[in-house]
Amino acid sequence: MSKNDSISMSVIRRLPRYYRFLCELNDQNVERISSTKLAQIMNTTASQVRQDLNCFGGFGQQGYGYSVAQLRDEIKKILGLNNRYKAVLIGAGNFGSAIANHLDFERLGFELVACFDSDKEKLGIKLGELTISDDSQLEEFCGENRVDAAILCIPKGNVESVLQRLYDLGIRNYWNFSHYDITAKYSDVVVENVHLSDSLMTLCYRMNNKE
Amino acid sequence: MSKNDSISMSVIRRLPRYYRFLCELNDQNVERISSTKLAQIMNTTASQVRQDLNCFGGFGQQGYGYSVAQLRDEIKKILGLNNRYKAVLIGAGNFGSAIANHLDFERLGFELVACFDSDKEKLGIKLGELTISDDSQLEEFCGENRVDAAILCIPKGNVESVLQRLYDLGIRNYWNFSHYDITAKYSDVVVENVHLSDSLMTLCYRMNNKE
DNA sequence: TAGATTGTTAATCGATTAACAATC
DNA sequence: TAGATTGTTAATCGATTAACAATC
Repeated sequence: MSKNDSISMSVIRRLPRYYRFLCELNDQNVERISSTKLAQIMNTTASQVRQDLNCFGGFGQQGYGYSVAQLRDEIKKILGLNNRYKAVLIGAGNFGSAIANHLDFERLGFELVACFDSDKEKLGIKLGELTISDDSQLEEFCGENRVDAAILCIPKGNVESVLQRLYDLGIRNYWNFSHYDITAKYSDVVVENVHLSDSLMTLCYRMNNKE
Repeated sequence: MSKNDSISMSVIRRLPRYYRFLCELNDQNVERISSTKLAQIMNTTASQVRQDLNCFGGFGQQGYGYSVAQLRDEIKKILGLNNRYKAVLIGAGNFGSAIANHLDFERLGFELVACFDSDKEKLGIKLGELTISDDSQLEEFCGENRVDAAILCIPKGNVESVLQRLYDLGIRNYWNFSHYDITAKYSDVVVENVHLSDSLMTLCYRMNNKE
Protein backbone atom coordinates (compact mmCIF):
# COMPACT_ATOMS: atom_id res chain seq x y z
CA MET A 1 0.00 0.00 0.00
CA SER A 2 1.64 3.17 -1.23
CA LYS A 3 1.40 6.20 0.99
CA ASN A 4 -0.83 8.19 -1.35
CA ASP A 5 -3.75 5.78 -1.07
CA SER A 6 -6.96 7.19 0.33
CA ILE A 7 -5.94 10.81 0.51
CA SER A 8 -9.04 12.85 1.26
CA MET A 9 -10.44 15.22 -1.31
CA SER A 10 -9.97 18.11 1.13
CA VAL A 11 -6.24 17.54 0.98
CA ILE A 12 -6.13 16.94 -2.77
CA ARG A 13 -7.95 20.17 -3.52
CA ARG A 14 -5.35 22.09 -1.54
CA LEU A 15 -2.42 20.70 -3.49
CA PRO A 16 -2.73 23.01 -6.52
CA ARG A 17 -2.73 25.93 -4.15
CA TYR A 18 0.47 24.78 -2.44
CA TYR A 19 1.94 24.30 -5.88
CA ARG A 20 1.08 27.84 -6.94
CA PHE A 21 2.49 29.46 -3.83
CA LEU A 22 5.67 27.40 -3.99
CA CYS A 23 6.19 28.34 -7.65
CA GLU A 24 5.82 31.94 -6.67
CA LEU A 25 8.23 31.70 -3.74
CA ASN A 26 10.69 30.01 -6.02
CA ASP A 27 10.35 32.83 -8.58
CA GLN A 28 11.14 35.22 -5.75
CA ASN A 29 14.30 33.22 -5.09
CA VAL A 30 13.18 32.01 -1.69
CA GLU A 31 15.14 28.82 -1.09
CA ARG A 32 13.80 27.55 2.17
CA ILE A 33 10.53 27.91 4.08
CA SER A 34 9.07 26.68 7.34
CA SER A 35 5.53 25.35 7.71
CA THR A 36 4.81 28.34 9.93
CA LYS A 37 5.81 30.89 7.30
CA LEU A 38 4.13 29.03 4.46
CA ALA A 39 0.97 28.86 6.54
CA GLN A 40 1.12 32.62 7.12
CA ILE A 41 1.42 33.36 3.42
CA MET A 42 -1.33 30.93 2.51
CA ASN A 43 -3.60 31.95 5.36
CA THR A 44 -3.80 28.56 6.99
CA THR A 45 -2.15 26.80 9.95
CA ALA A 46 1.30 25.26 10.24
CA SER A 47 -0.35 22.08 11.47
CA GLN A 48 -2.39 21.77 8.33
CA VAL A 49 0.61 22.36 6.10
CA ARG A 50 2.60 19.64 7.84
CA GLN A 51 -0.33 17.21 7.97
CA ASP A 52 -1.07 17.76 4.30
CA LEU A 53 2.50 17.29 3.15
CA ASN A 54 3.02 14.25 5.34
CA CYS A 55 0.23 12.46 3.50
CA PHE A 56 2.75 12.03 0.72
CA GLY A 57 6.05 11.71 2.59
CA GLY A 58 8.46 13.61 4.75
CA PHE A 59 9.72 16.39 2.54
CA GLY A 60 11.08 18.60 5.30
CA GLN A 61 14.06 18.60 7.55
CA GLN A 62 13.77 19.07 11.29
CA GLY A 63 15.13 22.34 12.54
CA TYR A 64 15.35 23.51 8.97
CA GLY A 65 12.05 23.62 7.12
CA TYR A 66 11.37 22.75 3.50
CA SER A 67 13.39 23.40 0.37
CA VAL A 68 11.06 25.46 -1.82
CA ALA A 69 12.28 24.09 -5.15
CA GLN A 70 12.31 20.51 -3.94
CA LEU A 71 8.86 20.73 -2.39
CA ARG A 72 7.49 22.36 -5.50
CA ASP A 73 8.88 19.53 -7.61
CA GLU A 74 7.49 16.91 -5.28
CA ILE A 75 4.00 18.39 -5.44
CA LYS A 76 4.30 18.73 -9.19
CA LYS A 77 5.05 15.02 -9.32
CA ILE A 78 2.23 14.15 -6.92
CA LEU A 79 -0.22 16.16 -9.02
CA GLY A 80 1.12 14.42 -12.12
CA LEU A 81 1.83 17.67 -13.94
CA ASN A 82 4.70 16.01 -15.80
CA ASN A 83 2.11 14.12 -17.82
CA ARG A 84 0.87 15.19 -21.22
CA TYR A 85 -2.61 13.78 -21.02
CA LYS A 86 -4.30 14.18 -24.41
CA ALA A 87 -7.51 16.13 -24.16
CA VAL A 88 -10.17 16.97 -26.73
CA LEU A 89 -12.35 20.03 -26.45
CA ILE A 90 -16.03 19.48 -27.14
CA GLY A 91 -17.69 22.74 -28.05
CA ALA A 92 -15.81 25.73 -29.44
CA GLY A 93 -18.27 28.44 -28.52
CA ASN A 94 -17.35 31.54 -26.56
CA PHE A 95 -16.52 29.56 -23.58
CA GLY A 96 -14.68 26.63 -25.11
CA SER A 97 -12.54 28.98 -27.19
CA ALA A 98 -11.66 31.01 -24.14
CA ILE A 99 -10.61 27.88 -22.28
CA ALA A 100 -8.50 26.72 -25.21
CA ASN A 101 -6.76 30.06 -25.61
CA HIS A 102 -6.52 31.08 -22.04
CA LEU A 103 -5.09 28.09 -20.21
CA ASP A 104 -1.55 26.84 -20.35
CA PHE A 105 -2.43 23.16 -20.65
CA GLU A 106 1.14 21.93 -20.85
CA ARG A 107 1.94 23.41 -17.46
CA LEU A 108 -1.10 21.65 -16.06
CA GLY A 109 -0.35 18.11 -17.23
CA PHE A 110 -2.37 18.18 -20.42
CA GLU A 111 -2.14 18.74 -24.13
CA LEU A 112 -5.08 19.89 -26.17
CA VAL A 113 -5.05 17.68 -29.28
CA ALA A 114 -8.32 18.44 -31.01
CA CYS A 115 -11.43 20.47 -30.84
CA PHE A 116 -14.90 19.66 -32.13
CA ASP A 117 -18.03 21.64 -32.76
CA SER A 118 -21.32 20.81 -34.44
CA ASP A 119 -21.67 24.28 -35.94
CA LYS A 120 -20.59 23.99 -39.61
CA GLU A 121 -19.82 27.71 -39.66
CA LYS A 122 -16.98 27.18 -37.19
CA LEU A 123 -15.42 24.37 -39.20
CA GLY A 124 -11.83 25.12 -40.13
CA ILE A 125 -11.47 28.12 -37.87
CA LYS A 126 -8.20 28.21 -35.96
CA LEU A 127 -8.15 28.01 -32.20
CA GLY A 128 -4.57 28.66 -31.18
CA GLU A 129 -2.67 25.85 -32.88
CA LEU A 130 -5.78 23.77 -33.40
CA THR A 131 -8.35 23.79 -36.16
CA ILE A 132 -11.99 23.29 -35.27
CA SER A 133 -13.23 19.95 -36.62
CA ASP A 134 -16.74 18.80 -37.31
CA ASP A 135 -18.37 16.91 -34.54
CA SER A 136 -18.87 13.92 -36.88
CA GLN A 137 -15.12 13.36 -37.07
CA LEU A 138 -14.86 12.53 -33.39
CA GLU A 139 -14.89 8.76 -33.88
CA GLU A 140 -12.30 8.85 -36.63
CA PHE A 141 -9.97 11.06 -34.62
CA CYS A 142 -10.24 9.00 -31.45
CA GLY A 143 -9.69 5.83 -33.47
CA GLU A 144 -6.39 7.15 -34.77
CA ASN A 145 -5.17 9.08 -31.73
CA ARG A 146 -4.82 8.44 -28.07
CA VAL A 147 -7.31 10.57 -26.14
CA ASP A 148 -7.25 10.59 -22.36
CA ALA A 149 -9.84 13.17 -21.44
CA ALA A 150 -12.61 15.34 -22.80
CA ILE A 151 -13.46 18.92 -21.92
CA LEU A 152 -17.17 19.54 -22.16
CA CYS A 153 -18.03 23.11 -23.12
CA ILE A 154 -21.47 22.50 -24.56
CA PRO A 155 -24.92 23.25 -23.16
CA LYS A 156 -26.49 20.67 -20.91
CA GLY A 157 -29.03 19.61 -23.51
CA ASN A 158 -26.33 18.56 -25.94
CA VAL A 159 -24.25 16.57 -23.50
CA GLU A 160 -26.10 13.26 -23.30
CA SER A 161 -25.55 12.17 -26.91
CA VAL A 162 -21.92 13.31 -27.19
CA LEU A 163 -21.10 11.82 -23.83
CA GLN A 164 -22.46 8.47 -24.94
CA ARG A 165 -20.11 8.57 -27.92
CA LEU A 166 -17.12 9.66 -25.85
CA TYR A 167 -17.80 6.92 -23.35
CA ASP A 168 -18.12 4.33 -26.12
CA LEU A 169 -14.77 5.54 -27.44
CA GLY A 170 -13.29 4.63 -24.08
CA ILE A 171 -12.86 8.12 -22.62
CA ARG A 172 -13.24 8.01 -18.86
CA ASN A 173 -12.00 11.42 -17.72
CA TYR A 174 -13.98 14.60 -18.02
CA TRP A 175 -13.58 18.27 -17.27
CA ASN A 176 -17.19 19.29 -17.23
CA PHE A 177 -18.43 22.87 -17.60
CA SER A 178 -22.00 21.83 -18.27
CA HIS A 179 -24.70 21.12 -15.71
CA TYR A 180 -25.17 17.58 -16.95
CA ASP A 181 -24.66 15.12 -14.12
CA ILE A 182 -22.09 12.75 -15.63
CA THR A 183 -21.48 10.50 -12.63
CA ALA A 184 -25.20 9.84 -12.29
CA LYS A 185 -25.06 8.12 -15.67
CA TYR A 186 -21.57 6.59 -15.66
CA SER A 187 -20.08 5.54 -12.37
CA ASP A 188 -16.62 4.47 -13.55
CA VAL A 189 -15.48 7.88 -14.68
CA VAL A 190 -13.45 10.70 -13.19
CA VAL A 191 -15.33 13.98 -13.43
CA GLU A 192 -14.11 17.37 -12.41
CA ASN A 193 -17.00 19.81 -12.53
CA VAL A 194 -16.77 23.56 -12.90
CA HIS A 195 -20.11 25.17 -12.23
CA LEU A 196 -19.63 28.87 -12.85
CA SER A 197 -23.22 29.76 -12.18
CA ASP A 198 -23.10 28.01 -8.81
CA SER A 199 -20.11 30.14 -7.94
CA LEU A 200 -21.90 33.32 -8.96
CA MET A 201 -24.99 32.33 -6.98
CA THR A 202 -22.79 31.78 -3.96
CA LEU A 203 -21.41 35.29 -4.37
CA CYS A 204 -24.99 36.53 -4.57
CA TYR A 205 -25.85 34.74 -1.34
CA ARG A 206 -22.88 36.21 0.45
CA MET A 207 -23.63 39.74 -0.76
CA ASN A 208 -27.26 39.30 0.19
CA ASN A 209 -26.39 38.07 3.67
CA LYS A 210 -23.61 40.38 4.77
CA GLU A 211 -23.71 40.37 8.59
CA MET B 1 -31.02 36.59 15.78
CA SER B 2 -32.44 35.51 12.45
CA LYS B 3 -32.25 31.85 11.60
CA ASN B 4 -29.81 32.27 8.72
CA ASP B 5 -26.99 33.51 10.93
CA SER B 6 -23.83 31.47 10.90
CA ILE B 7 -24.73 29.01 8.19
CA SER B 8 -21.63 27.04 7.33
CA MET B 9 -20.00 27.40 3.94
CA SER B 10 -20.55 23.69 3.31
CA VAL B 11 -24.28 24.27 3.42
CA ILE B 12 -24.17 27.51 1.44
CA ARG B 13 -22.23 25.93 -1.40
CA ARG B 14 -24.88 23.24 -1.73
CA LEU B 15 -27.72 25.74 -2.10
CA PRO B 16 -27.17 26.50 -5.82
CA ARG B 17 -27.23 22.78 -6.51
CA TYR B 18 -30.55 22.35 -4.70
CA TYR B 19 -31.84 25.28 -6.66
CA ARG B 20 -30.80 23.77 -9.99
CA PHE B 21 -32.36 20.41 -9.29
CA LEU B 22 -35.57 21.95 -8.02
CA CYS B 23 -35.86 24.14 -11.13
CA GLU B 24 -35.46 21.02 -13.21
CA LEU B 25 -38.04 19.03 -11.27
CA ASN B 26 -40.40 21.94 -11.61
CA ASP B 27 -39.83 22.03 -15.38
CA GLN B 28 -40.73 18.35 -15.42
CA ASN B 29 -43.97 19.24 -13.66
CA VAL B 30 -43.08 17.41 -10.47
CA GLU B 31 -45.16 19.09 -7.78
CA ARG B 32 -44.05 17.42 -4.62
CA ILE B 33 -40.90 15.64 -3.48
CA SER B 34 -39.68 13.92 -0.33
CA SER B 35 -36.22 14.40 1.13
CA THR B 36 -35.53 10.74 0.33
CA LYS B 37 -36.30 11.12 -3.36
CA LEU B 38 -34.51 14.44 -3.69
CA ALA B 39 -31.49 12.88 -2.01
CA GLN B 40 -31.56 10.01 -4.50
CA ILE B 41 -31.61 12.34 -7.48
CA MET B 42 -28.88 14.52 -6.05
CA ASN B 43 -26.76 11.63 -4.83
CA THR B 44 -26.76 12.62 -1.20
CA THR B 45 -28.65 11.56 1.95
CA ALA B 46 -32.14 12.43 3.10
CA SER B 47 -30.64 13.51 6.41
CA GLN B 48 -28.44 16.04 4.73
CA VAL B 49 -31.28 17.44 2.66
CA ARG B 50 -33.42 17.94 5.74
CA GLN B 51 -30.58 19.34 7.83
CA ASP B 52 -29.61 21.77 5.09
CA LEU B 53 -33.13 23.03 4.49
CA ASN B 54 -33.86 23.37 8.17
CA CYS B 55 -31.02 25.84 8.52
CA PHE B 56 -33.38 28.31 6.90
CA GLY B 57 -36.77 27.18 8.14
CA GLY B 58 -39.26 24.36 7.95
CA PHE B 59 -40.31 24.26 4.33
CA GLY B 60 -41.78 20.78 4.36
CA GLN B 61 -44.88 19.16 5.65
CA GLN B 62 -44.82 16.00 7.71
CA GLY B 63 -46.14 12.94 5.95
CA TYR B 64 -46.10 14.90 2.72
CA GLY B 65 -42.70 16.17 1.67
CA TYR B 66 -41.85 19.47 0.03
CA SER B 67 -43.66 21.45 -2.62
CA VAL B 68 -41.16 21.72 -5.46
CA ALA B 69 -42.20 25.16 -6.66
CA GLN B 70 -42.40 26.57 -3.16
CA LEU B 71 -39.04 25.16 -2.10
CA ARG B 72 -37.44 26.44 -5.28
CA ASP B 73 -38.78 29.91 -4.58
CA GLU B 74 -37.61 29.80 -0.99
CA ILE B 75 -34.08 28.86 -2.02
CA LYS B 76 -34.14 31.50 -4.72
CA LYS B 77 -34.99 34.03 -2.05
CA ILE B 78 -32.35 32.71 0.34
CA LEU B 79 -29.71 32.94 -2.39
CA GLY B 80 -30.90 36.44 -3.17
CA LEU B 81 -31.42 35.73 -6.86
CA ASN B 82 -34.20 38.29 -6.98
CA ASN B 83 -31.57 40.99 -6.68
CA ARG B 84 -30.10 42.84 -9.62
CA TYR B 85 -26.67 43.51 -8.24
CA LYS B 86 -24.77 45.76 -10.62
CA ALA B 87 -21.51 44.22 -11.76
CA VAL B 88 -18.69 45.56 -13.90
CA LEU B 89 -16.45 43.29 -15.90
CA ILE B 90 -12.75 44.06 -15.71
CA GLY B 91 -10.94 42.57 -18.67
CA ALA B 92 -12.64 41.74 -21.96
CA GLY B 93 -10.17 39.19 -23.27
CA ASN B 94 -11.12 35.72 -24.41
CA PHE B 95 -12.18 34.78 -21.02
CA GLY B 96 -14.00 37.91 -19.91
CA SER B 97 -15.95 38.02 -23.16
CA ALA B 98 -16.96 34.40 -22.78
CA ILE B 99 -18.20 35.06 -19.26
CA ALA B 100 -20.16 38.09 -20.40
CA ASN B 101 -21.78 36.28 -23.30
CA HIS B 102 -22.24 32.90 -21.77
CA LEU B 103 -23.83 33.50 -18.42
CA ASP B 104 -27.40 34.53 -17.76
CA PHE B 105 -26.60 37.12 -15.13
CA GLU B 106 -30.18 38.17 -14.55
CA ARG B 107 -31.15 34.65 -13.52
CA LEU B 108 -28.25 34.66 -11.08
CA GLY B 109 -29.02 37.86 -9.18
CA PHE B 110 -26.81 40.20 -11.20
CA GLU B 111 -26.80 42.66 -14.04
CA LEU B 112 -23.70 43.37 -16.05
CA VAL B 113 -23.63 47.16 -16.38
CA ALA B 114 -20.23 47.88 -17.90
CA CYS B 115 -17.08 46.35 -19.14
CA PHE B 116 -13.56 47.74 -19.14
CA ASP B 117 -10.34 46.83 -20.87
CA SER B 118 -6.98 48.57 -21.13
CA ASP B 119 -6.45 47.43 -24.73
CA LYS B 120 -7.32 50.44 -26.94
CA GLU B 121 -7.97 48.08 -29.84
CA LYS B 122 -10.96 46.63 -28.02
CA LEU B 123 -12.48 50.03 -27.28
CA GLY B 124 -16.00 50.35 -28.66
CA ILE B 125 -16.42 46.69 -29.51
CA LYS B 126 -19.79 45.27 -28.53
CA LEU B 127 -20.06 42.55 -25.96
CA GLY B 128 -23.66 41.45 -25.98
CA GLU B 129 -25.53 44.63 -25.09
CA LEU B 130 -22.47 46.32 -23.66
CA THR B 131 -19.74 48.33 -25.31
CA ILE B 132 -16.18 47.86 -24.13
CA SER B 133 -14.94 51.01 -22.39
CA ASP B 134 -11.45 52.17 -21.75
CA ASP B 135 -10.05 51.28 -18.41
CA SER B 136 -9.48 54.98 -17.64
CA GLN B 137 -13.24 55.59 -17.55
CA LEU B 138 -13.73 53.35 -14.57
CA GLU B 139 -13.79 56.18 -12.03
CA GLU B 140 -16.19 58.27 -14.04
CA PHE B 141 -18.57 55.37 -14.54
CA CYS B 142 -18.55 54.32 -10.92
CA GLY B 143 -19.08 57.92 -9.86
CA GLU B 144 -22.26 58.14 -11.91
CA ASN B 145 -23.61 54.63 -11.47
CA ARG B 146 -24.19 52.26 -8.62
CA VAL B 147 -21.77 49.36 -8.83
CA ASP B 148 -22.05 46.47 -6.39
CA ALA B 149 -19.44 44.02 -7.60
CA ALA B 150 -16.53 43.56 -9.96
CA ILE B 151 -15.65 40.54 -12.06
CA LEU B 152 -11.92 40.21 -12.46
CA CYS B 153 -10.91 38.59 -15.73
CA ILE B 154 -7.40 39.98 -15.99
CA PRO B 155 -4.03 38.34 -15.44
CA LYS B 156 -2.66 38.25 -11.92
CA GLY B 157 0.00 40.87 -12.64
CA ASN B 158 -2.59 43.47 -13.59
CA VAL B 159 -4.86 42.97 -10.63
CA GLU B 160 -3.12 44.92 -7.88
CA SER B 161 -3.48 48.38 -9.41
CA VAL B 162 -7.05 47.95 -10.69
CA LEU B 163 -8.11 46.39 -7.44
CA GLN B 164 -6.79 49.39 -5.52
CA ARG B 165 -8.94 51.65 -7.69
CA LEU B 166 -12.01 49.44 -7.35
CA TYR B 167 -11.57 49.31 -3.61
CA ASP B 168 -11.18 53.08 -3.43
CA LEU B 169 -14.40 53.39 -5.41
CA GLY B 170 -16.09 51.47 -2.62
CA ILE B 171 -16.51 48.12 -4.36
CA ARG B 172 -16.38 45.33 -1.81
CA ASN B 173 -17.57 42.28 -3.72
CA TYR B 174 -15.49 40.39 -6.22
CA TRP B 175 -15.83 37.43 -8.53
CA ASN B 176 -12.21 36.63 -9.08
CA PHE B 177 -10.84 34.54 -11.94
CA SER B 178 -7.25 35.64 -11.36
CA HIS B 179 -4.75 34.09 -9.01
CA TYR B 180 -4.31 37.30 -7.10
CA ASP B 181 -5.06 36.78 -3.43
CA ILE B 182 -7.60 39.53 -2.78
CA THR B 183 -8.45 38.76 0.84
CA ALA B 184 -4.78 38.82 1.80
CA LYS B 185 -4.77 42.50 0.91
CA TYR B 186 -8.30 43.57 1.85
CA SER B 187 -10.01 41.81 4.69
CA ASP B 188 -13.40 43.51 4.53
CA VAL B 189 -14.39 42.18 1.14
CA VAL B 190 -16.42 39.26 -0.16
CA VAL B 191 -14.44 37.28 -2.68
CA GLU B 192 -15.63 34.32 -4.67
CA ASN B 193 -12.66 32.74 -6.42
CA VAL B 194 -12.75 30.59 -9.52
CA HIS B 195 -9.43 28.93 -10.10
CA LEU B 196 -9.78 27.01 -13.34
CA SER B 197 -6.20 25.82 -13.37
CA ASP B 198 -6.56 24.41 -9.86
CA SER B 199 -9.54 22.45 -11.07
CA LEU B 200 -7.61 21.11 -14.05
CA MET B 201 -4.67 20.16 -11.83
CA THR B 202 -7.06 18.28 -9.58
CA LEU B 203 -8.33 16.36 -12.60
CA CYS B 204 -4.71 15.60 -13.45
CA TYR B 205 -4.08 14.28 -9.96
CA ARG B 206 -7.12 12.05 -10.08
CA MET B 207 -6.21 10.66 -13.49
CA ASN B 208 -2.66 10.11 -12.34
CA ASN B 209 -3.76 8.29 -9.20
CA LYS B 210 -6.55 6.04 -10.40
CA GLU B 211 -6.75 3.11 -7.91
C1' DT C 1 -56.97 6.11 12.14
C1' DA C 2 -52.67 4.35 9.71
C1' DG C 3 -48.91 5.62 6.82
C1' DA C 4 -45.63 8.71 5.51
C1' DT C 5 -42.34 11.96 6.14
C1' DT C 6 -40.74 15.90 8.41
C1' DG C 7 -37.95 18.56 12.04
C1' DT C 8 -34.65 17.86 15.38
C1' DT C 9 -31.77 15.65 18.71
C1' DA C 10 -28.14 12.35 19.40
C1' DA C 11 -24.27 9.45 17.54
C1' DT C 12 -20.71 8.96 14.37
C1' DC C 13 -17.38 10.13 11.44
C1' DG C 14 -13.78 12.91 9.43
C1' DA C 15 -11.02 16.99 9.26
C1' DT C 16 -8.52 20.47 11.63
C1' DT C 17 -5.73 22.04 15.33
C1' DA C 18 -2.68 21.47 19.27
C1' DA C 19 1.05 19.35 21.50
C1' DC C 20 5.37 17.31 21.84
C1' DA C 21 9.00 13.97 21.25
C1' DA C 22 12.38 13.20 17.58
C1' DT C 23 16.12 15.13 15.20
C1' DC C 24 18.61 18.12 12.12
C1' DT D 1 25.29 21.75 22.45
C1' DA D 2 21.16 24.88 21.94
C1' DG D 3 17.62 26.37 18.84
C1' DA D 4 14.52 25.46 15.42
C1' DT D 5 11.29 22.95 13.17
C1' DT D 6 9.70 18.71 11.56
C1' DG D 7 6.74 14.31 11.73
C1' DT D 8 3.22 12.30 14.22
C1' DT D 9 0.06 11.30 17.87
C1' DA D 10 -3.68 13.02 20.62
C1' DA D 11 -7.48 16.42 21.38
C1' DT D 12 -10.88 19.25 19.50
C1' DC D 13 -13.97 20.79 16.50
C1' DG D 14 -17.37 20.62 12.86
C1' DA D 15 -19.99 18.19 9.48
C1' DT D 16 -22.54 14.20 8.23
C1' DT D 17 -25.50 10.45 9.26
C1' DA D 18 -28.80 7.90 12.04
C1' DA D 19 -32.73 7.69 14.86
C1' DC D 20 -37.11 8.87 16.37
C1' DA D 21 -40.79 11.58 18.32
C1' DA D 22 -43.95 14.96 16.35
C1' DT D 23 -47.49 15.59 13.13
C1' DC D 24 -49.73 16.10 8.69
